Amino acid sequence: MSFSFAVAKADPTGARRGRLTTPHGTVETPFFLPVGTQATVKALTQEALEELGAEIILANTYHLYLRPGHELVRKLGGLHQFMSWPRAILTDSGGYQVFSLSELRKITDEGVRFRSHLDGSEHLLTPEKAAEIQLALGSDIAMVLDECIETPAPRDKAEAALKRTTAWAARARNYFKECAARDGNLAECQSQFGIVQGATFGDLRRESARQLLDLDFPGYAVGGLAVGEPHEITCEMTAEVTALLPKDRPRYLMGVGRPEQIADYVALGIDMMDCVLPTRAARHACLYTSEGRVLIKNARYAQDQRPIDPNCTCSVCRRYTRAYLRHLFAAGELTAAILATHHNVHFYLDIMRQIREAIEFGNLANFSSEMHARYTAGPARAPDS
RNA sequence: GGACGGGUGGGUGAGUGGCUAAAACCAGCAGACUGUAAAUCUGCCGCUCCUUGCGGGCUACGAAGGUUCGAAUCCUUCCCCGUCCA
Repeated sequence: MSFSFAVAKADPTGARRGRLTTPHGTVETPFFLPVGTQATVKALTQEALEELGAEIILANTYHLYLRPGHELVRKLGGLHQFMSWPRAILTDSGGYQVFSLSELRKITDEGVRFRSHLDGSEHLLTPEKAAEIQLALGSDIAMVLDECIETPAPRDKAEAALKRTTAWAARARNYFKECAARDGNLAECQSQFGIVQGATFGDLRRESARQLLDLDFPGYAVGGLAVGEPHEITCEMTAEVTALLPKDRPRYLMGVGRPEQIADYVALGIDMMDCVLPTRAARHACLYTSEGRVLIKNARYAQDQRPIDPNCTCSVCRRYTRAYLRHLFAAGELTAAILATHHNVHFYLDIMRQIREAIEFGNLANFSSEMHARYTAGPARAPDS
């Protein structure tokens, strides 16, 4: 994997415009990863993802380990072949499940003991195991196992999670390097990223970043944010970290964000982001448009003959009306999720295209304030006409 | 003509003397969703008034009477619906 700047520092913010080259194609940065936890972006086929221009997607170590099992995927030729996705894949480590499945797991220094949400069976996920699974999956980018905690969190808890995350990162790095030493091609096939933790404490964030820098990862992520804290805090913590990260390596802010927040993160020097919001909100009838959010189930759209977003060029907006989408949701039809997801993912990927362009023209700040204006705080809502 | 069973809020359907403006589910209305245990979850859902409160008033469990301090619940008559017998 290699990372380079296509256009260096044309934008007065800290935004970077670059290019990430992976074994499965080049990804223009900054970019957004649609989330495909279980080797599928819910409601989208790989054909649709290609049509939408997705250059990379995210899949999940924990979920694919439980089902269908990483050994099976390895046997079937790796995740790319298994799911017939020729472009890049990043796999999350299962660190987020440490957070989201908190009732089903126990953390020790050794690793995380999960009780499977599928059949109740017990599994131990260690930093080494998470790395091993991701090697079996054959993703282009693998994340280290980290301990993601809620925010706000008490300082002692944040310190403990940070300490453990660093220790785990070191073990994952060692494991990866040992494997790479045995298999000369491995380092060409997969890149392992470290994850900065530290909750909402600036000094802990900096400490975490410094510790990870010593481990020399080809890319760095900022984790444990956008899990409850205000957007300003997310930005503050991100800024603390990006200030310390090497400029020649990609920075990944995990799990963000809302449409109007994305440009802010990019302005702070973030190159990559992922979020379930466009896909999940779509399934829940929340559509993102250039004019704000459209809650398409609302009665006001029953006779609305306009497309979801008059300014959108996606195949759904070119063909279907709001009235039809609303009907599909009301009727509980699967097609509702398919069309809505297609549109929302298009919207996010289009935001990224606009952001990349804005960086090149040096006006990302304008783009950002426009987005915030359209998506004002509170229950945002698109105008009626 | 007779014997049973049944008629409950927009729908299905609990409830068989007070804790019932009436369970639950559906429909309807609105909202949430940030490295996905999510095609999920939450709130509202008879009308009305205000000092918006575990507040007041009114109306409501086929209809009309009655028993009772109190009835969707018990009694009487009537009207419908279903099954069976003639």
